[in-house]
Amino acid sequence: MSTDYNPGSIESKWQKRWDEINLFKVDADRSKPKYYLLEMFPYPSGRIHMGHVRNYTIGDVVARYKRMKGFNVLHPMGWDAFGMPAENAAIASKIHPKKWTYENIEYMENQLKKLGFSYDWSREFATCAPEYYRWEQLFFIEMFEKGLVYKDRTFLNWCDQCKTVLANEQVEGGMCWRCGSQVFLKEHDQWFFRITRYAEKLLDNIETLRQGWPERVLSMQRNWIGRSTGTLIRFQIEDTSNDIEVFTTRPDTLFGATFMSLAPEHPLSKTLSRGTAQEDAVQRFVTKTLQVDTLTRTSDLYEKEGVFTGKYCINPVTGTRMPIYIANFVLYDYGTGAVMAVPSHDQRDFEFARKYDLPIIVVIQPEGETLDGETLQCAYEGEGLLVNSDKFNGMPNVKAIDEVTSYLNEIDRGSATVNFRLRDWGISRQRYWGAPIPMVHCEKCGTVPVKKEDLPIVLPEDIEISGTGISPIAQSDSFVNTTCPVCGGKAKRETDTLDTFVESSWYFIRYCSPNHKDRPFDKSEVDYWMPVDQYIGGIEHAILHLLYARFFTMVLRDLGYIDLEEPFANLLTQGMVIKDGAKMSKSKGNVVDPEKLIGTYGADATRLFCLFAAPPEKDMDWSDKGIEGSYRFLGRLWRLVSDSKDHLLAADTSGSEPPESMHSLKRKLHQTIRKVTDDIDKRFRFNTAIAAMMELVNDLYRARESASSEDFGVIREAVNTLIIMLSPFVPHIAEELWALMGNKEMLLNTAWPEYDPQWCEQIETTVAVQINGKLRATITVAKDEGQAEVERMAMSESNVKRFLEEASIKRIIYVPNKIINIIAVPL
RNA sequence: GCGAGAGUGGCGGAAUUGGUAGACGCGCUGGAUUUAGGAUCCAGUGGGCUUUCCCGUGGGGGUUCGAGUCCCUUCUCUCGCACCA
Repeated sequence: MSTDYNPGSIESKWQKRWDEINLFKVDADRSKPKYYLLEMFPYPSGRIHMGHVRNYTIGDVVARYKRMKGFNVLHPMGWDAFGMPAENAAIASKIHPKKWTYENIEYMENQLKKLGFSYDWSREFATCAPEYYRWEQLFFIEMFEKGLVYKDRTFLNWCDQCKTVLANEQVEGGMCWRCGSQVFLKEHDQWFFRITRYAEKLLDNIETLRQGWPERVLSMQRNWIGRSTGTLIRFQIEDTSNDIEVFTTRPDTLFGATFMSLAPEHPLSKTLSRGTAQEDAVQRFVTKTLQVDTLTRTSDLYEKEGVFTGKYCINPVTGTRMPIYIANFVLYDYGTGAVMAVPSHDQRDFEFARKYDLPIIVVIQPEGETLDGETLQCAYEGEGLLVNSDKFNGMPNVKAIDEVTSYLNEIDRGSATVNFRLRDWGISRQRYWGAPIPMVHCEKCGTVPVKKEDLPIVLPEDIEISGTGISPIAQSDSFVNTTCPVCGGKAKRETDTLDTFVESSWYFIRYCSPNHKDRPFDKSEVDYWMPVDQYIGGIEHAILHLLYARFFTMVLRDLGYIDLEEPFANLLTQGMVIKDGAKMSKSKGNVVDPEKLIGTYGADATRLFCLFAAPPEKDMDWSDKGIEGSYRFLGRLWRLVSDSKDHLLAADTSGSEPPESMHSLKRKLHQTIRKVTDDIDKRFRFNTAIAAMMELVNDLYRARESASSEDFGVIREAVNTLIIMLSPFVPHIAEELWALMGNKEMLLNTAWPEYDPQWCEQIETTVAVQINGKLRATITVAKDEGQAEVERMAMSESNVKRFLEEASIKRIIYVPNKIINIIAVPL
């Protein structure tokens, strides 16, 4: 037998064996507790990167551990297969997106298999398959029927690089989440999911997730949903019967509202100035503003500007005429896209008023001061008593918020309301490689859904992808031209495709019954497996995917498909893999290729280092030296077993009392079992679990040095237990050594070891002896030794004596098994 | 500005309930083995001062017999949001 550790041959051997016996296949089994472990599935970009390796290794440890703990573990893998890179590849190298995608899937699947992950591959699917997206089209139609899908012409984020619109969540710091280029607002016909109908529920349920989700993610979602309570106020446009509606959280300042600001995208911006002297100026201003990209428009340095529309509206409580302005800082997206301007008590309005010489009326006086609109240096945004506010004068402004609102209610000019920052999810994309939206445009019947029995609407494959920005499907006559499902007349299909975040919003439920033919899910399977007990993925999806998936789960419940509201009971967001202080990227040239690592060090060493270098939620510094350390440890482990194989196999483990000389090793073993079990199960701290097992290996080397043949019983027991505990981390070498030790069962089918609490107890402990809180000696005493004896021993330490010679003892604090602190003052 | 998190050796990190700071690994040093190198095994490794001691967890203050851990204050960094009316 070769004594060298050779990961290459070991790893392929066991991967093949696991595959042959379908070790990872799982079926619902109601006699066993279930555990659904899921990692965020990858986009088939071509090759696995270190982020995947880290993510999936963390998941695999937990999946394997839970299985050994007796759980029926669902651990699936698949492909988030629609998306732009496939289309870009098609443009660049004339490969059909479908071919490109499936070739990547094949390659990456192979790479994942080389890492030894315990996936039930029989459940694998790609979301670009009609067998998958047909159900999504069905959901779309059913959502349409329930009013959860609608079409609207509105201003939306447009990425000029990707030639498509983006949902709000998909704009990061004014840039496209995918390509990082500038985003503009552009008017478009779009399909929307009415996620705002679930805003309240999405927010409320966050409370129920607090046990299992990181606070960071929850607060990001809370923030994104952005609930705020306020008042809707209607201002009549002078000499018309039309109103402008605004949302405000400060109705208490209404008497100080002296003008009105509209977003450039506001529908009234176009119409209000018609026929006035301001018409041209308004047109120019709006056109100019709309050409500015989102990043610039939201930057601090962007100058606040506006233009008068030539029209006025009426303050409902004062009756004064308020000039209506278009202002570039008013967000079209928030509230009603119109703001009542109170320059005395809002800094932006103040600056705007000074710039355009608009009246400033103070309506809140802080205690002990008298502010004057004429001389005001900046807006006063704090609390105080109302002035210039008619019957509300003298009222604390906090109280006036409610009082003014109910007054508005009385005069039918406004009401209390709840406003959300969250907008409806724009889901149409002007791209090819996505699921077709199952709608048909008929001149007679309008826009109508296709018949459910006609699903799936299959994405046409005979197309040419030019990259001109016009959807390739629109060029496929055979696809576009159809008959109306209502009247049977000539009609045209919708040519936008669905946002690819729709696919990832329900794939985790499909995994429960991935091959079900008649319906999207087999409900009994879903009832058994869902929710996902542990979800693992990157923090970058804190809002995007995780919010969409929560929304979709609620919708599917309301459509009657499933019974639960929240899909992911526990969430772990793993940190990034960093090298040389920066995220790995081609441009920085600091990319580590997992495949090369596997070739050099093996999958086990690669997995081990990913787990050992940092706790999972933290960013992890990649170190070329570090993985060598992990590889070295595996070599050390290998030699521990192979060098002593004969002694180990000859040893008797038949449960008799271990020899005195092995007691400390046996204690170490049980302490290690306890530590590793807690670290995996309660803390998700794999780095410390590994450190504990390294300590055990170090102890085993020492124990082996002087071991007699009787001693090898305990060593054998320890080695066997160690191999079991290591197997979720480094499954291949563990399996090989397990077999070497004469074991027949697969490790995954072997029970996780239990620790014996009695063997975890130290019989002797080291007690620190402090004098006035400073360490002066350590003494070894029997566990739970009484205070009197510990004091006696402490006092007899020469260093302790020395310090107490010139002092008198005031007090002694004794914490059993830990510390004795002698408080003494000088004589 | 708001929200969240983090600051510990040369480096990655540990310290789970307020009780010996620095586990484990990397790196470094020494020894054994070796013709040599590599690999391996063993030992040492926070700083200072010729050493029974002093200092040390970003800084300052506090609570306590005792603080990396709790409280106040301050600085720095990372991430997220950011004209939200």
